[in-house]
Amino acid sequence: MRVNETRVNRAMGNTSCTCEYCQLKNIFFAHVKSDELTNICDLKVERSYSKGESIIQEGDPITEFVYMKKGLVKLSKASIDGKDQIISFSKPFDFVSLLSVFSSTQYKYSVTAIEQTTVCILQLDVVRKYAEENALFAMDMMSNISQMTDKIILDNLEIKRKHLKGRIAHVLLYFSDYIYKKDEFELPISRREIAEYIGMTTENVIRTLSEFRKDEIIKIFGKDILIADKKRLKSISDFG
Amino acid sequence: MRVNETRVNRAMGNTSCTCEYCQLKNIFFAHVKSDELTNICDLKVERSYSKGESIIQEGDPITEFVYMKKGLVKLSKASIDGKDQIISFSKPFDFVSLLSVFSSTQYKYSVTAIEQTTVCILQLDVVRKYAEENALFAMDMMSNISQMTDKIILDNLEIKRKHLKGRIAHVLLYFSDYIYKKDEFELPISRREIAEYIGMTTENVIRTLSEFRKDEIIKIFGKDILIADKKRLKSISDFG
DNA sequence: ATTACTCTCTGATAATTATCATAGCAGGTT
DNA sequence: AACCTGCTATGATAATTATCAGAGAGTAAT
Repeated sequence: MRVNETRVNRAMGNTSCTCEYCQLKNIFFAHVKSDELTNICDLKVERSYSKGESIIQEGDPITEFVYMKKGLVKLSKASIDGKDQIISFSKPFDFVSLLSVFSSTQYKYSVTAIEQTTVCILQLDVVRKYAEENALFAMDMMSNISQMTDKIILDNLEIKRKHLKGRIAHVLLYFSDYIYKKDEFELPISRREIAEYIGMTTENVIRTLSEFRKDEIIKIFGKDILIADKKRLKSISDFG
Repeated sequence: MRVNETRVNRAMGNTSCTCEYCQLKNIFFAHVKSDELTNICDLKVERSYSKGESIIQEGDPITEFVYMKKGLVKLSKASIDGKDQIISFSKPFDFVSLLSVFSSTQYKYSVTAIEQTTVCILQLDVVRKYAEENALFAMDMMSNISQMTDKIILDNLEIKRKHLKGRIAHVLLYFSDYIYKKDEFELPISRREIAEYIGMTTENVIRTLSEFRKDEIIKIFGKDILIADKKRLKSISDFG
C-alpha cells in the first residue's frame, strides 16, 4: 500500500497525466491490452475539486466512469425530510460511480470532495464497450464492484450494532487505521457529518468526543485528532 | 411480475426440472447460447430446504453459485457478541451467493430458509468459465450484483434514518408490498428476527406491533398480519 | 466594523429505547 | 402427564439518545 501511494504521488507530479505510472493499470485494467489502454487513457479527462465541492449530484444521468486518483470523498443521499445521510467514504483507486453504474441510469447518491480531490473520468460507453468485448476486464470490474459494496454493507452492519460511543470509536478508528494510517490526523469531516454517517445527532457526537477527551482516550485540537489510547478505543468500538 | 410467477409455478410442478420454463434464462442467461445453457442446466443441482434450515453457513468456502427458485430466505451475520444481524431477504430469482461470490473465497454471511425454499446450484467454476468467455454474460451478472447490493444499501439507509415505529412500519410494508403483494400475509419471521433486522430489541418490536394493533393500523393473529390502514402505516414509515 | 453564517460546545429536559422481571401459551420430548 | 424451550406479551424502571436553548469562535460578505 505504501508502495502504491509512492508511485501515485510520482504520477501526481506529472501534470500532463500520461497515465504512465497510474496504479489503475494493475488493479483495474490488468486484462486490457496495452494498446487499448493507451486509447482509453487518451480519452480520459482529469478534474480537480477542492474540499466541499460537488463531484456528482444525486439524480445526475450516469454517463461517465469516475475513479479517485487523489483525495477523499463522501457518498451521501438526501432523505425525504431533507437531511443528508452519508453512505460511505472513498479514497484513491475507488470507483465512486461504481455503486449505481450498472444498476441505474441515474445516480442515486451524491459524491462530494472532503479533501482536495482529483478524479479521472472515462466515458461510460467506452468502458462498457471494452467490457463487452473483454470478459476478463468485465470480471475484474465485477470483483471491484463486489469488494466496494461488500465493504459498505459490512461497515453499515457494524455501525448498526453499536451504541453511540462505539460508533464514534468506530469512525475514529476508520480514519486512523484505514484512511490515514496514523494516530494523529485531521478529521476531514465536521461533527455534523459524523452524525450523518452514524445516524446520531450532532450534539451527541460532540458530547461523546468531549467525553473521550476527558477520559484521555483522544486529544482534540479543533479538527485535529490524536488517538492517545487506541486499545481502549478499540474495546469501546467492539463494545465496552 | 405476476406473469413470471405463473411461469415459474408451472416449472415448479415439473419435478424432473428440465429448466424448460425457468425464468432464469431470460433474466440471467439471456446472453448465453442455448446449447451452452443446456450444458449448464445439465450440471445443475436442485435442493430443497424447509423453514429454518440452513442453506449457507458464514465461513463456508464459496464453490457454488446459488439462486433462489422458490421460497424466501434471510441473509444474516453473527457479530462478535454472538448476536445475529439480518442483512436482507431474498426471493425467487435472486442469487443468494452473489454478495460475496466475486469478492471473497468464503461466505461472510449465512443464508437460512424462512419459508419452504428450493434453490438451484451451479458450480462456481463453471459459471466463472462461461463468464470469462462471454463478456455479455459477465455484464449481465454485474448488473445483477449491482441491483442486489444497491437494494441492500438503500434499504439499510432507510432503516437507519427511522425511529422504532418507522422501522416496524417499513418492515411490514416491505413484506406486504414487495414480497407478498397482499395486505394480509403470514409474517415469515419471528419478532426476534425483526429485531435483528432493524437493530432494536425484541420487546420493543412486540410492543410496537401491539401499539399498531391498538391504533387499529394492523390486525394480528399470531404470525398473521393484516394491514388495515396502509395509508397511516406508510406515513409512519416515511416519518410520523 | 457589523452582520450573518456555520461550527463547536454545554446544560437542562424530554423522548425514546433498553433492560429486567414475570407470565401465558404453544410445540416438542420424555 | 410433566417438563422443557422458545415465542409472544406486558409492566416497571433504568439507560440512552434527542430536543431545545444558549453561547463563543471563526469566517465570509457587505
